[in-house]
Amino acid sequence: GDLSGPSPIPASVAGQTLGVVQGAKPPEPSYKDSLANPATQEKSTCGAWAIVADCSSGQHHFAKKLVCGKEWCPDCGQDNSAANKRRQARILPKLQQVARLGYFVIEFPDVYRHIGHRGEDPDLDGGKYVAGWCYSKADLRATTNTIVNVLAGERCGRRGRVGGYFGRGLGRWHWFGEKCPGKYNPHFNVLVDGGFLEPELLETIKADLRAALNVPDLIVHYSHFDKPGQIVQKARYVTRATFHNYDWNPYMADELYNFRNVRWWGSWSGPVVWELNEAEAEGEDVDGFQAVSCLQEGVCPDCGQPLKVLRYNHKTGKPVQWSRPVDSVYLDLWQAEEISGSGYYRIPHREWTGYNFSPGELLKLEEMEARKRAWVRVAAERAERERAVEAEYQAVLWRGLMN
DNA sequence: ACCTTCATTGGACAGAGTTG
DNA sequence: CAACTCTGTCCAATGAAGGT
Repeated sequence: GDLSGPSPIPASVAGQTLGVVQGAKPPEPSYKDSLANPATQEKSTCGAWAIVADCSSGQHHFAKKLVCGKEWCPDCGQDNSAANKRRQARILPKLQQVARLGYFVIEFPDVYRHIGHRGEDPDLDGGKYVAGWCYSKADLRATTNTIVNVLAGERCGRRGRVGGYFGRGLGRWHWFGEKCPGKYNPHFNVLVDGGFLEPELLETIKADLRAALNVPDLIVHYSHFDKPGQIVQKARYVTRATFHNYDWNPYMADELYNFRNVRWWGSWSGPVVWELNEAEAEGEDVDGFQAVSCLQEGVCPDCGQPLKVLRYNHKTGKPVQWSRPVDSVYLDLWQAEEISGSGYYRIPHREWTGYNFSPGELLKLEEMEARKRAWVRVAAERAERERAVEAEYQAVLWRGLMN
């Protein structure tokens, strides 16, 4: 056995010891709520906490800062913020499977935008909710379904979707436009696997969308791209935040709580048809996307091995690869290096005794170290005993042979 | 994170339609 | 009619995304 070999590593250390340190615990009762609840308007705790993982080789270590991802967060709402980069990294492995990308923008004219209010003063008709398109979480979900059912086809048991126009695609809502800041302007961006459309086919699709949604003047734009750089640009554009200010529409901001904005359909297990560096050659900044995508999929970006499983979820039995949250000051102590503004970090590999731990941790680590030393001593003594016995045996043997 | 919610997937089932 | 396919609905298992 390798008694002096590589030592415990950050994630295991984080899981076992960091959490017990006084003051390093996330603030109770619910730090998650302060992170994630959009109704929470206090100052952001984005980046204050991080989680840690190791790859199974034990040689590569990573951390990920926890961010709220709210569009109106001063940090997360920025273009190319960590939250935005993570969204891009999440869809790029899919987009790398399409050679020709179609891009729909489906926009609702003014008159449709504020129908179906579900807040304090709901839009009611004889006590019943007015059905709208894009002014409540429920309506947005229904509208998204309708659009996907047109573009992808209706779902039909094991035969998948039938009657659609595009085998796969993904969509994401934008809530506000560029031209009139603060004017609610919901439009659904759809990226589809498909390029040029014959004009009459495009008109058919538009007519289908207008009929399905019952919006005869629905605004539909279509364009298409085949250069990797253009596709990456679309990924960035579609994933960007538009709801920059909570006060633009507090009602709608609250409606969007727990709204799943990215919607996709079709199979995405196909081959990659273009590489990120091709997009880079066309001037796109793709730094870190590969690594972040890997980490999001639970794979080490440096050696391709899966991230180390720390334990299994009691209820679901699923493997847990990321540690519980630790204070982000540890990233500095570990001299972690951020992966291109993504909020993911590489932690240099180092013997753990070289880390700068607080007294409480050192105590814990020293205990572990003492146990290890004790084990080494016992093992060495046993080896020595066995060696002595063997030597004695040999000696007796030789004496017997000599005589 | 790790729990919850929601969409997707694909099997079971059944009535309608088709074929010989 | 029997056997088969087509089509639609229902449902459980799976998996992704967002937040107590």
